[in-house]
Amino acid sequence: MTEAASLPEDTGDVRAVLIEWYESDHRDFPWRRTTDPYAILVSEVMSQQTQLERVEKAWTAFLDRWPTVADLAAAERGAVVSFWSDHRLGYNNRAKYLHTAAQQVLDEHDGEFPTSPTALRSLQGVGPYTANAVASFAFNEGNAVVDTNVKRVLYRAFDVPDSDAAFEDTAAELMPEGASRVWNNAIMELGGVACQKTPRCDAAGCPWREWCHAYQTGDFTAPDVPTQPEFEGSRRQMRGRVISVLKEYDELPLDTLGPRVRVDYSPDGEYGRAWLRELLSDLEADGLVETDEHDGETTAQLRQ
DNA sequence: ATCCCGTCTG
DNA sequence: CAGACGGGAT
Repeated sequence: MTEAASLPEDTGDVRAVLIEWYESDHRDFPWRRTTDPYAILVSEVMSQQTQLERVEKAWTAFLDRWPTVADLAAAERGAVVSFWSDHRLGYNNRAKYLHTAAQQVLDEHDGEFPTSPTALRSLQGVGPYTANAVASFAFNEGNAVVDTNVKRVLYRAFDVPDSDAAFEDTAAELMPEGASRVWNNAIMELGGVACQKTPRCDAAGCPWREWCHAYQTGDFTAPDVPTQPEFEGSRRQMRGRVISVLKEYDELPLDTLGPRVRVDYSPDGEYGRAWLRELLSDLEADGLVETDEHDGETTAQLRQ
């Protein structure tokens, strides 16, 4: 536990000022006004790789369409994936996970959401972060969340070494007992509006300036985040286009689908049937797409 | 052109 | 543990 030693002596003050800072003013996202675990799970899954400002409209529309976990469980998967694509939420697998998770709640938990991080973790698409987020925001029963916001804050403020174990230990040490709801909201809000990649310490009135190692040294280095390969022209972009095209049709022959995915599609060319079949077989393995044979012709559609 | 960033699969 | 996974904002 050498990591905890890097925390200031007056941990009580550190905790109190952050909670005070959060409660006095924070972004008013609609999911911060509910304790419905289903609604919170939807917001967390949407937020996993999508900016919060873009999530807001999609979240409202999603809950309007499937207001309860039972409604979502009863939906067809294709409808959920179509919704995801319509709202440009990316990562279509997450729509599938959410749908599966809803069915798990119905089938394995009698329609009642699990309340502990450990039990939540068994739901599809729910990893350590999301399990603690839902347990915290719905039930105030979570452990300290560790996402990249939290890592950046701890790394800068308390000089915590860039290792997952150190971040987890320090985050746990710092969280006030029985206050996971407000605490996890507050520390992620700090990372989101003050301790961003480009810090806004004074502008955001960061309550930790008097303790902050980075603020005192001027070294605002943050833990490395791996950079992504280019998106334009990527396989991910083509997967997204396949879903986007298929959601508009019941069923489409390969040579009709192909040109709508890429303009340079030609059946026997470099980007032709062989290329498209390979792409579709991955989407099929992911459970997002189905292919069929009719009179020797291959067709594709969203999996229901 | 670069940023955003948690979970699953192999 | 490494690599795959969307697409808008800036």
